[in-house]
Amino acid sequence: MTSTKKTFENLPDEKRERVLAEATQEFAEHGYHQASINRIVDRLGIAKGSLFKYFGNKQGLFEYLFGHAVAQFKKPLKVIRDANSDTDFFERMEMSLLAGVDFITAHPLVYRIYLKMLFQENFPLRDKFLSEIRQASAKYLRQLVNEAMKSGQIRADIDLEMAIFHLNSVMDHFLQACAVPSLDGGTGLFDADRKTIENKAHALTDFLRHGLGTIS
Amino acid sequence: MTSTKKTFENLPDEKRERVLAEATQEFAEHGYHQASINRIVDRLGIAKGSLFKYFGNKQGLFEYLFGHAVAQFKKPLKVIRDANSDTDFFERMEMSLLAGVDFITAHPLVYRIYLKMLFQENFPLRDKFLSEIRQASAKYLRQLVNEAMKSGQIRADIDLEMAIFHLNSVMDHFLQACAVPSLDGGTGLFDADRKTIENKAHALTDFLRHGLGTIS
DNA sequence: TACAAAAGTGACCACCTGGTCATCACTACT
DNA sequence: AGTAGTGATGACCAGGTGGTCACTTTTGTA
Repeated sequence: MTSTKKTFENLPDEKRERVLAEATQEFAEHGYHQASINRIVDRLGIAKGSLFKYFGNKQGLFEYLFGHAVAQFKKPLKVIRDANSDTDFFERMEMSLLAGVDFITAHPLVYRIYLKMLFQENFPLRDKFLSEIRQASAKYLRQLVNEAMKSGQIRADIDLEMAIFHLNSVMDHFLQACAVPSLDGGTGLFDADRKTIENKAHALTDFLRHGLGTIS
Repeated sequence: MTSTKKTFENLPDEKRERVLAEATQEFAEHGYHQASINRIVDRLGIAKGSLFKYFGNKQGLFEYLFGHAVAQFKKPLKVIRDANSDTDFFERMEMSLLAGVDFITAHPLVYRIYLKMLFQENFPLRDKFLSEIRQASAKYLRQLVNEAMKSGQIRADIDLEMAIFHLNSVMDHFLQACAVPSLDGGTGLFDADRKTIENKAHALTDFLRHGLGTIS
């Protein structure tokens, strides 16, 4: 048998989780190419051959690992979108922002990998994963903005795509500032407690509201 | 002599430029660690030893190369800031945005290196260069915002740091969308002609104005 | 032309990488 | 006890890396 994932699936839960955790750590620290299979197996205390039997090759390991994480990311989006469909648009934006913060707080390593992937064109599977992620979040935002325009909570004269882009920019940077110290730019967002983050998120959506809101 | 930059400085202009151009290309394509000295010298048609005599080591080459680029980036900021100090704040923001677009159009490879550096913590000299860049742009934005608050073009009740952060977010993402296809998100900014970009930039500052402007 | 200084060279080095595979250890079921 | 199947192992491989240095070639000058 050359390289089925069957073997890995049969492993005891505890070991499976340890393998994934250690590999995630390595990719988060070093990105894809600089990540070292040797270091991973050394830290795990298993033989190199085992890892290759589990996943076939380095890319297989990464695909398995990050694919699971993306699936986990997509779940909470739907929940927020489907629930609270009657609440204020800008409040929903604020909720989405905080949901994002919750995700990167729960999965900081996965988020670090995602950030590294953003601008590294030769990151394997980059196009597949990035388009999957951005398609999900764009679809999510588009529906919210559409509803808000129909219900008159947002100016009707604006360019829809630019509005989505604008919202995306602000949300992305907010999350990045929470996770990367050098990008927090004096806002005190990095590693802040929940209360502080909630305040800043509110300030930000206030900027958004009076820029996009009907009553201006 | 082990490793003075003297040798490189003495080279004829044409050769010096070719070396820097080829090295910039390599770093832009592959990032720092994946960039290969062997490929650079192969493309240049010179011996590996020469490059090490010029710059000492890989890091020396990168430092020389990117340091020059950063210096070039900082110049136009001052010009815009000092001139037009009487024109409307949001128009100046629009001008700054377009100046950014001009820079990444003139130096697309340098911008690609910068983007790769953003989230790659183990990029050599990352902290030095990033803090230098962000300090310059924050100082620039802070002065503009300060003046605009004093002259009453911006609401006085807003959090200064969050406002700067907000402006930074929007401008950063705008530039990224111009340069990276996967980040343009349906706006059609990537590789667009000047006219299109000017229109989108205007739409964006319009969002900013009615969010931050006095007359809201 | 002679000679010294500067610039250019590329074989060579130690090191690390992803990946392979023959072999071993353990279990389960006849 | 015999045997088939599963998982674990780590020495080994080819290839690429940044970096070195003894050597040759070119250049400027007296």
